[in-house]
Amino acid sequence: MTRRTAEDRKTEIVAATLRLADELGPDRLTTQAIADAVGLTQPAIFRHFPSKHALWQAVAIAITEEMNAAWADVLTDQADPERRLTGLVQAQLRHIEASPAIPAILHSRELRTENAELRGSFQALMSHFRKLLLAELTRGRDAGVFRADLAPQDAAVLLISLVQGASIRWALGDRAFSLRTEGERLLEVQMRLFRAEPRQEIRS
Amino acid sequence: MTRRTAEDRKTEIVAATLRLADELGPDRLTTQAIADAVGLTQPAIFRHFPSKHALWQAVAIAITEEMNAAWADVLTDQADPERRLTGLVQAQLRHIEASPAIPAILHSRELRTENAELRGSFQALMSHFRKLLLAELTRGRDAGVFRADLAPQDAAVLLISLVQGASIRWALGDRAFSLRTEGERLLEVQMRLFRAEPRQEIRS
DNA sequence: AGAGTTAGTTAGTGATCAATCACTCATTAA
DNA sequence: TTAATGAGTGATTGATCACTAACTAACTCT
Repeated sequence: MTRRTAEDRKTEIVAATLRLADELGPDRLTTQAIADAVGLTQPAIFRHFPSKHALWQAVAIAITEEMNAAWADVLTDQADPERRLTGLVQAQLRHIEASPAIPAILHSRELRTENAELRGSFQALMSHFRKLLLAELTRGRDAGVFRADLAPQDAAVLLISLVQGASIRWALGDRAFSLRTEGERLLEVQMRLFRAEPRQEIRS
Repeated sequence: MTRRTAEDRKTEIVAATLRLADELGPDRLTTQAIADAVGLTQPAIFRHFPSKHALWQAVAIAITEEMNAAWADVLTDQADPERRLTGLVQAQLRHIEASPAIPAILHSRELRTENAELRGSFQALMSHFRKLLLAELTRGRDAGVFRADLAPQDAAVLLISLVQGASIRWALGDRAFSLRTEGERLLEVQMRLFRAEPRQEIRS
């Protein structure tokens, strides 16, 4: 019998939950399936988490930590606002490709009505991401990199939508293409639209 | 006892399914809940649909017909490519506001792996919508309305993403704002980015 | 009025769900 | 060596799931 520390098991269970949420769907994921995946009996799950809701909350915390770390990496590596912006969006694309259950979790019944804490966690996460984008968009606009008539608030929402739209297409199309590649291509298209036109000399 | 024709009941059941799919989540929607909603016993549902999968398929057909009708209306009412484009997107926003379960259905386990027919229906629907957008974008570009360096294929995906991104924000934010209003505002922002700059006279 | 058709019922199926129970056995600290 | 701690199990709970079989009552057509 393999016996591990509770901490190890918890992270193992959370990882399995996130993976199985994609395969089985967040609302059809059972504690039995999780137990099978980590090689335990079904009641053993409740030794580590008092309820299924609590397990979902742990999943949310894990996702939050991972995303925050990825964003922090981008912001320390890059100084240029446009690079920081694209870096943040690319980080999201990479993250969703690695944990494809995330979009489905956002639409799950579990999050939508049954688990208010879970919804709050993801609301805060999305809100934080939007603020990060907003900061770079504002900096870029003030520096004359982006069009002056483009409100940073709106641009941030358009970029987030780009990620979500690409994710849905990716999922609906049986993930036949690389989300990262396709997303980055679209990102470049959108960024080109954001950029201020090179000022043309008008000699009168 | 009220006895209706099978056809009436079918449409009634489909409507209730679509409404309850939002309230309960597509993957947690039970035939019992549907039966309660239409005032029947649970087995009566199976008098009208041989299985739950078939019921979902009927839902997909209903959505397809409604959307096709809305798109046709826009295309007959409007002639200008830009108006047709915004009209199509606005129709989607209105439709999702009226049937808010649609985005969740796209992410449901039911569609994703258990009901291949259902997925096929929505794939075809999305593909059709993309083609409609593509046609107007191409016309608009050729007429010089949209930027020449904007690929119609990419622009179509950006517009679809806009709808999906706005829908997710709407749902996550407890639908506190009007999806239609907010979506149309963003649409205007995106359309402005699409438009060709008014050609500036460069006198040399 | 009678016969056939059909929308609906009651009663029940096996399967599966999250969660609880008393219990066992491995690890660790005294 | 021993006592305490805690990870894990087997058995079972009541609830709920999609679905079926047998029957009934309301329509429709002659």
